[in-house]
Amino acid sequence: MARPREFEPREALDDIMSVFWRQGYEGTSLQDIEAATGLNKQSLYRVFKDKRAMYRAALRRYDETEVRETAELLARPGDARRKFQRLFDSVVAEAAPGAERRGCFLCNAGADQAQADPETRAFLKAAMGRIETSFQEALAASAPYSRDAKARKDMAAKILAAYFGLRVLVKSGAPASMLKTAARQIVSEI
Amino acid sequence: MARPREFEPREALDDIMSVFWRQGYEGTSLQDIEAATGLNKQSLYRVFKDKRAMYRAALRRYDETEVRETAELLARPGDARRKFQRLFDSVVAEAAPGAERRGCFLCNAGADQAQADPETRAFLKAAMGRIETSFQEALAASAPYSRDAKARKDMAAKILAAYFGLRVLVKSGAPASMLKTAARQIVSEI
DNA sequence: GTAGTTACGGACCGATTGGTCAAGAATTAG
DNA sequence: CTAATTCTTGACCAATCGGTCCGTAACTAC
Repeated sequence: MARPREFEPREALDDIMSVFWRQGYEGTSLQDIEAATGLNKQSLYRVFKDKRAMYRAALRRYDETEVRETAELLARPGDARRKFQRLFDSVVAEAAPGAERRGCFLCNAGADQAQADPETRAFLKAAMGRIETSFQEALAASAPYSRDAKARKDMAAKILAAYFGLRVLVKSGAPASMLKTAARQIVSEI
Repeated sequence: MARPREFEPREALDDIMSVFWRQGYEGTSLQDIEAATGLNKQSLYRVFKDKRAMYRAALRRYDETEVRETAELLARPGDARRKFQRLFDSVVAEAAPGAERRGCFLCNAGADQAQADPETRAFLKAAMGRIETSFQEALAASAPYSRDAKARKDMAAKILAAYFGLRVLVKSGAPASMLKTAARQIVSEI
């Protein structure tokens, strides 16, 4: 055989995800990625075809980690309101003093790459659809949503819009007080 | 005096706004701006200090035109629900087949420049605050919001989150049916 | 040990980036 | 008319962009 690689591709991908998440596709240079991963281009290009492939992989990784974590948060015990209370608390917590306000990578990708890259747009559509589904499942923990599929669908769509809106507001610098108010309103209606 | 300039700065700014809106800050090159305006760099740089100044001016222009138009839509006659019905109809219309799905320039700017440029972040925070205020004013057209300032504030914050969320979902390619469902839910609760 | 294979680091590539300079054309004041 | 001013055009700049090549180091199989 041959010399084994000295880095863990998954760790590198986590670093790549982090930098694209913060800076967007065009706002991230290969130099930034080299710095974030501690690797040089050649090592990166052995794993990824090109910068676009790195970005898509980063989005998939976000889906596997952050989005999955969100789904798990919603799967924890409790009624529907309590589940979403936890979710929105975690969103508002991103706006605490000193927090990073990174927002949602999916939203960021929608804003800067959905038009430029059809494959990314398709992935985002699917990933957002999965979040919607996890919202519907969380609602199913309580009446009337447990029996009323239409009520579940309607409420999930509404919460989804509010959820992404809050995450954009967080990243855009909205005051924490307003975010809390909005979150409280949404949760109280579930 | 001297030779007068051959273009209208405001028209050029409209073109600049349009291209930054579609492509974001880093995704737009000076060449793109030259093509969009039909001007060359030197003419542009006589009006704007640099690319960053063009972007900030484009955001301000968006605030003066698109955001103002939104406020005017909300100021048209009717009760609060009817006002927001019009607003959300216009948002959902962006997702019709063949529509451009440009999303909201403020949201896009939040996603790709709020972290990179503190001045842009401050502007976004203020502009979003003005939208929130116009939402509160629209709510004041109906009871109980006309008399209950807290109800007005709470509802405006909630609608604001849903509004931005919908605009992100539009740009990200969400199905029109889901957007309609979400919009219907939000409006029906006003 | 040796041969074979693969990873690594850095030099290197043309293209494009944002931004500037210089020269000439167009305009007005007088 | 001339002088003064400022516009437009296109060449030009260094720096950076994404991406490739190649020599060498490091590893495994035998």
